[in-house]
This record gives sequence, structure tokens and C-alpha cells, in this order.
Amino acid sequence: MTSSVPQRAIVWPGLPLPRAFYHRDPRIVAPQLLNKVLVSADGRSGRIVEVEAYCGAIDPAAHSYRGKTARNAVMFGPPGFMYVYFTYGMHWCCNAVCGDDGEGAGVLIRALEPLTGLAQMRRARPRARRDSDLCSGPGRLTQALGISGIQNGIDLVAAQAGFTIVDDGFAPPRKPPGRTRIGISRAADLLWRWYVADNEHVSKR
DNA sequence: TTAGAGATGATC
DNA sequence: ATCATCTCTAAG
Repeated sequence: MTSSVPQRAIVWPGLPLPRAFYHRDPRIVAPQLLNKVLVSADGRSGRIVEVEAYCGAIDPAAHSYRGKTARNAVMFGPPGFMYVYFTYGMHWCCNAVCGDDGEGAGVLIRALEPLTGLAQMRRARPRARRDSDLCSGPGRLTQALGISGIQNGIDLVAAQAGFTIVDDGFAPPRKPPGRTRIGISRAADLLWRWYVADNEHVSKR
């Protein structure tokens, strides 16, 4: 049975996820990232409620599929770093690099449930009419948290560059729904998107 | 509430 | 030409 959980829960200081957490197949890491908390040094944070795995050389939809380029270079580095890319001429999207150094794997963070720093998020996203518009999409959450190309390549584990992902004791869902990834044309049948069921802050609706 | 299309520019 | 998207507008 699926039950809604108290989403606007306490944010413990939390421990940054260790590098070993990311040093696994992105299809394992992605669902494990659900209910973890993306934190910025300026006090904005949100619980991760939707993710997608991108699997490098075996995944035609991954930026890294055709090998290393200037844009995707960070994906080919060690796990635990943040890969931020610009798309559709307008939007920044944020990934956690996963797998082995050189593999080109990652997890796209697609939606957050805002936890702290809501006022600053609303200021950063004046178009958002409701709080569920603040971080319910990969381009929305980067705008809400102030993530752009400047953060490409920062270390999420060391957390010295202003962003990290922490475990505040809120467990991931046991069996999160797996669905097709959004906005891709190749490998569009793979169920490599996971989300927290019944959460208002998941994208689409 | 939903469907459709425009915006806008880097990438390879 | 395509793109790991978002927002507005028009219609129901």
C-alpha cells in the first residue's frame, strides 16, 4: 500500500553522502537518492523526489554516450561531483556523477520538495504561483537553488563549493515507481526514472 | 484543467 | 537539426 509521508519534515544537519555512495551503477544510486536532501550553503534545501539514471556508453540517451567532450567532461571524472549542463537555450540541469571514474554515468535530479529557504526560492522564481511550482522540474530546481554553469564540476562530497547532498535519516521508498525518462527520443522505453509516489513536487502531474 | 506552440542558444 | 525544458495562451 502506498501512503503519503510527512514530507515537510525536519532537516537534520545530516551527513554528506560519502563518495562510495555515488561509486555504483546509476540505476542503483538513483532510487537511493530519493528522500535525500540537496543543500546549498546559503540555507536553501529540498528533498529529492524525482531522479533519472544515465548510463554512459550503454545508454544512447546519455550525454556521455558518444564519448568525452568539453561539455560532458565532468561526467567522465570521479563520482560524487556535480555535472551541470545548459539546455534548450535557457535551462540548467543538475546531475550527480556516478559509477567508476571514466564511466560517464550520472543521475539527473528532476524534482525537489522545498524544505528551507523558501522565501529565497520564491524570489529566484517569480513565475512560480504555488510552492509546488518551485522545484518540480530539472530546470526549475536549479533556478530555485541558484545552480548554473558556475557549479559545474564542484565536489558534492567535500561540500566546499556550497552544495552537498545529505542523509537526514529519512529513508528512501522501498519500491519507488520506475517509469520512462522524460524529454528523450532514444532509449525512450527504459524505466530509468524513479519518483516518490503521491508527492506533489514531482514534475509533470 | 489541458493542449499546443514559442522561446532561445549551445552542441557536434 | 536536435535538445535530459518551461511558460504562456487559448479553448473547453
